[in-house]
Formats: sequence, structure tokens, C-alpha cells
Amino acid sequence: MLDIKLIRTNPDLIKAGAKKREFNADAIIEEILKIDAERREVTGKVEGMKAEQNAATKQIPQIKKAGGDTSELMAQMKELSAKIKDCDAELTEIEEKQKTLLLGLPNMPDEDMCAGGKENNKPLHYFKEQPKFNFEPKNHVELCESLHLIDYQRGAKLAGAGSWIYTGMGARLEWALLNFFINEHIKDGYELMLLPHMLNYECGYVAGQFPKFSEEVYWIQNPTSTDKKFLLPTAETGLVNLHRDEILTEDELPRKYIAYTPCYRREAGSYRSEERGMIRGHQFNKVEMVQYTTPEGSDAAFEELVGKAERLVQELGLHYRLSKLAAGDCSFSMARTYDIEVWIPSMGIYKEVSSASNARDYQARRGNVKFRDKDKKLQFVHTLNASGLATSRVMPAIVEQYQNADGSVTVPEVLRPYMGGVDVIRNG
RNA sequence: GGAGAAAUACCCAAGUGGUGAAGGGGCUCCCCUGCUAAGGGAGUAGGUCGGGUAACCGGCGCGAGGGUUCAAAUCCCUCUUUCUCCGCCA
Repeated sequence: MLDIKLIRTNPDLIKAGAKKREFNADAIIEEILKIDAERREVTGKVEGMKAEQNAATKQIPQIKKAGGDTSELMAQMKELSAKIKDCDAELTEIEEKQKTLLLGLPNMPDEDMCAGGKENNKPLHYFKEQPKFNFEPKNHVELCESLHLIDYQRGAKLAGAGSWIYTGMGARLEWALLNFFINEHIKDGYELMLLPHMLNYECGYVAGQFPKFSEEVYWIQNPTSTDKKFLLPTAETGLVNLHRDEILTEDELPRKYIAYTPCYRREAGSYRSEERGMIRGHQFNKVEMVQYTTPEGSDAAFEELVGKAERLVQELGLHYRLSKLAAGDCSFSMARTYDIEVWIPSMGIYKEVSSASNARDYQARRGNVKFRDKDKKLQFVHTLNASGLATSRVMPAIVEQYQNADGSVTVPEVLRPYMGGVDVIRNG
């Protein structure tokens, strides 16, 4: 959520920021300003009446005590009370309207972010060369099937399209990746959290998924209850809610968390035939990093997160690139985002394995997460998140980039200790 | 899932309709004594919204939201969470 005071004092800045992300906010901003003026006017009116009411309420017992007659005053107050009620209802309506509009505004991109959409994303650097094969390389679906790493058919039998089953060595490889990631993060001083996967509405609202993108998650509702929860689409949704409505102290910042969870996404209508296999599914595994920082500390934290995610891909020995996303390709809540994309040889493209973002105070405003600074003033924290990493694209990259002429796949060295020393996955 | 109890500040906690929400601990400052300890005094309800250049003024706050009333921490309703007991259960 953006600061209403900033919108009030500098609406053009907000409009320009929105334009950079190809979001025309002009009409919304104007509407917000109009409602804001109305809100302040009605607020003044209501508060004046309430002050009058409070004064009378103090007088009544005194008059009674002195033996006076309060019936006329009480009659007047009854009238006033009714007026206040109407006026209050009006104010509530105005406030809700304003809030709804505010929630519909995306975060402001950082100043150095490029305008435009996906097509303006900029690769910053590459790691390693594209692997060359002196044989006809297979795609990851063929490899995973022939090596019995993934059972796509039975996955579909159990849960429909977009679901798969990690089997045998595939499951071990997947588990090794997650273990490797988690251990590296723990070494770096991040606290591991195992979160509930079913979250309440408030969590999605704070993270920025709701109200706008509520159709992108899975909802869970029981027939005997009005209680409704959703399956988290990323652990970020849980982690950025840990300190909702809390006031932290400056010396406990930055706070660094990681969580491993499956991520559940409907991905409705987003399938493409070239995205077979594990490129896009309704459930995938991810280790997520989240930091809460001071405003001064968030740039450094961002660099740290990007560096950590890159290091993991580097240690796996995969060819990838780091891209700085254009403003329009950053997600709704984020001021800046860098993607790490691994090379999928069979597709001839780079696919995201990590997305590192700085939300600045956008999520903290939604979640009311503050800290008391050295001068004892309250400020919103900054929240940042980065995948570290999502395995559903890492595994295809590994099997494709590490495949051998005989159809086997070499296990990246860093993973071998997590797989009981297995160095090559062979058929049979 | 069923029954009961509870929710007040950093912590404990009083408060069953009426002017500023007791008291204690802790914390901050001061005094006395003097290196510790003990004693005395003062301060300590956060936060947010509105008005004002500002000092300041005002509104809202007792888990959340409604209701009753001139007036609600207090009475009524709904919800959430916690605790105790019962049932079920990895």
C-alpha cells in the first residue's frame, strides 16, 4: 500500500511510477484525491459532534448530582447521537472506498528501474557457457521418464494435468536439492521456519495477492464451516506476515528467515505446450528467503539475497543469467525484482529459478509492521524476498545440462553428499 | 466436534453504566546514601486519524465487529484467540 500522504502531496510522482509499469493510475489517483478530501471533511464534522457529545456526557451526572433536570439535554443528545450515527456510517463507507482504491495501486518502481514490460528486461550477466553436446541431447521429460525420476502419468491420474510425482532417484535428487539449499542458508545465519500451508485471508492481503489476484490461489472451505483458507502460492506469503501488527526494535533488524514449502498455484489458462514436464505445475517445491530490514539496510539486503541465490546456482554448476526486470514485469508489491534464469537446452530459453525482490515499505504498510528507530520514532520496515531456490526448474536444468551420451545424468558434486554418494543416475 | 472460563499497557492486575481506566512490577529521570544493595520522589496507555507553520487542540482506543443507552471496559449479540475438561487422532 502506498502512503496516502505521499499521494496527496505528490500525485504526479505516483502517476509516473505507475506508468513505468504500464499501469494507468491517473483516474484512480484522481478518485483517491477526491475521496480523501471528502473523507477529511466528514471526519472533521463527525469529530466536532463527538466532542460536543463527550462534553454533555460529562455534564449530565454533575447536573443530576446537583439535583438539576437533565431531560432536555438528554433529548438533545439523543438527536445528536442519531446524527453522529448517520455521519459515522457515511465516513466508514468513504474510508472503505478509499482503502479499496489504495489497495488497487501497485508499488512504485525504484528510480533506476526500466519502464515497460517483459520485453525490456535486461540481462545483467551470465554464468558459464551454454553446454554443448556431441550427441543428440534429450529433453528433461524424456530423461526423467527414462531414468524413472518423475512419473507424469500417474501424477495426472492422481491429481490431473500439471501434477507429477517424484519417484525413486528423482525424489532423492529433489530432496537433496532442498537439503542443500536449506543447509547453505542456515550457514548464512537464516532462521528456518516450517509454516502452515493453509493461510487466512489477511496473509494474502498483506503480501499483495489480495484483493486483486485472489483467483490465482486455491481456496479451501469445509462444508460445515464459514472459515475459508487458501493454500500458499509461495512461502513469502507466510513469512511476510510473521510480524504483522508488530513493532520491532532496530537492533533486532535485519531479521532473516527461510522456509521450505510446496507452492500451490492454479496457473489457470497459462499452460503452453512447450511447458511440458516440470516447468509449470500446480505444486512445486521452493525454499524462500525473506528479510525484514530498516529502510537504510534494504539495498544491501537485496544484494545479499541476489548473491545468495546466484551462489546456489553456481555451486550446482548450471549455466544461467541474472536479469533485471522492467518495472512492468515486477510483481504488484515490488519496487524492484531481479530474476535468476537457468538455461533449459531443450527449450532454448532461460527459465526463472529465483526471483529476488525488494518491496520497500509496501508490504509493511499493508501488514502494519514497524520498528522503533534510534530516535524512538516509528518507521515501517522494508521487506524483501528471494527464492533460494525453486526446484521445479532446477531439476530440468540439471538433468538436461548434466546429461551424458548414454542417457545417464551426472549428479552435481555438491549434491552427492545428500544422495548417499550417488554420482551418476543411470537407467535401471 | 462438545462443555466451561478468559482476553485491560512492556509484564502482573483492579475495575458489573457516569467527570481524567486503580494498584504493583519493570523501565526512565531526580534525591539520599554512597562503589553492590536498600530507601524517598517524579514520570511512564501505546498507536492512529483530523485540524494547526508550531506550541497545541480534538476524535477513536480495555481481543475484533455490531447493538442497547444521553452515556459502555462494564449490559446484549456475532466472531477470533488462549486456557481447562470431554471426544477423536499422527
